[in-house]
Amino acid sequence: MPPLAETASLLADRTRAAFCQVLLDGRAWTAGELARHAKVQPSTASEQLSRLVKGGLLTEERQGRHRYVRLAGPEAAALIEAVAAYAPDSPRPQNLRQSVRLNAEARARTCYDHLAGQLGVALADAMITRGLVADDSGLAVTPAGRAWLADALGYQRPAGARRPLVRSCLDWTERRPHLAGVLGATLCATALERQWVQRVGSGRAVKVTSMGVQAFEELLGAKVS
Amino acid sequence: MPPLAETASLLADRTRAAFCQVLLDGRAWTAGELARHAKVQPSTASEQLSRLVKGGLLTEERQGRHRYVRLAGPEAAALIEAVAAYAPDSPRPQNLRQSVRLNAEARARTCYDHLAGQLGVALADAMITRGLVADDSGLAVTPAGRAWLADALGYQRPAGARRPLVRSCLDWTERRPHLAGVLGATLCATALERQWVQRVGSGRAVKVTSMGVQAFEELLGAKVS
DNA sequence: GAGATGGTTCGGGCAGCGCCGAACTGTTAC
DNA sequence: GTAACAGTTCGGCGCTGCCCGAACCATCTC
Repeated sequence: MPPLAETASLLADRTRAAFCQVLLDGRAWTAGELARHAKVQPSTASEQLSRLVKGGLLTEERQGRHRYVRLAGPEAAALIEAVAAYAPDSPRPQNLRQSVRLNAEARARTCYDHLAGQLGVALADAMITRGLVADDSGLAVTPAGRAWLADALGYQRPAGARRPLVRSCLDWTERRPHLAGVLGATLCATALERQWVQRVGSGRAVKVTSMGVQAFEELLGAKVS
Repeated sequence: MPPLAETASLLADRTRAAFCQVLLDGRAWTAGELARHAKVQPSTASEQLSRLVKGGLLTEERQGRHRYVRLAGPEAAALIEAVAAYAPDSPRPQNLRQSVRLNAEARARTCYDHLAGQLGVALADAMITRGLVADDSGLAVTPAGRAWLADALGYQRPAGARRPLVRSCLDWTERRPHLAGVLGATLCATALERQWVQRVGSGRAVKVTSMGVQAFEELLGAKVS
């Protein structure tokens, strides 16, 4: 089997795809949690997780009787996003609970290690109009943006860093790009740490706190509900 | 089946993957050519092609008794590249003929609609050192690069153009990025048109002509063998 | 120690998918 | 017209691979 088909096979199954998509929240999940989420028996989850780990998409970490599993890295997340984003038509919500959850996620959520949804897109727009990021045939961090990253978020780039400072990530609810890469990740981490946003429920949804509304307004001139 | 698994399924088969990978040369192939290439019966090829077309990865065009098929667009090419590039270890050539072909492709080949291989990476490097493209947390065309694109290649951007001017595409032989996007495509088209490179064999391999060596040297200061 | 919980391994059943060959339709060449 | 050629449709076969339940192992609690 050629490598292309090999890699694609990893994502070409209902159960494994469900695992990968929740793991896009960037956190580590236990095998049992994932099994319940995907509605399969623990034995099935165990096998499929092993395949994903062996395929290099996931990494695992054993702690006592728990098996924690997370995405292998930003490349893995980017791959999953790329395949998922290719879907020509977005599916409609099936029932009320799902619809509520989707609404919350549409407003604000994490996408691997950065912010997405209306919030993510609004922040991206704000950074572009403020001149911190240039949207000039591909995204790039401006010198002003680099200063902001250091001053406002306290980030300093390590010497041999490979990961791009900013990367565009297509938002599957807004159908517009939001910010990934180092900038997106640092912003998201800072926002969680300083309680600008809080996780709600067990999914990827987050909500903006009143502190967050103020901070985003002051730091970026972004008006978020 | 969720959209992620749906899309991945399209590439998760030996035959369909083979189709997509040769179609990365950007040309239109007939169903029969693809069947012979993938070593399957015409009937099999016909069915699998229909799946790829229905899935939106390919578009078809009927001409008389021929069915021409090509990649649906740059997004489709980018998706296939992304999945293929994730392969952790590159496979070794199996036999002599394959090895020769791989060597030719490693030197210079097309990758969908732009140039790849050692040639593609060398050109990318040259454009960066000449200041035509900035490699600054993501690639971007500089003002000088924009002028070069107009003067040297005669390209003028249409009003409502959506495709990014330049995009980074990971080279699977060199393991380094080369240039895709409008810039990569225009450069490749010009190179073929002005006979700087010529296609060799029926695959994706190309070879640089003596005219090409001179042109790349003069226009970009790039030394290509 | 016993019991509960999280996870894994194994055997088996079932469905889906990919492949082929044969028959057929439509187009081009003579 | 006939013959050759490109492609499609359909029935059928075989294999893969996904899932489950049962037994088992390891860890933590009491």
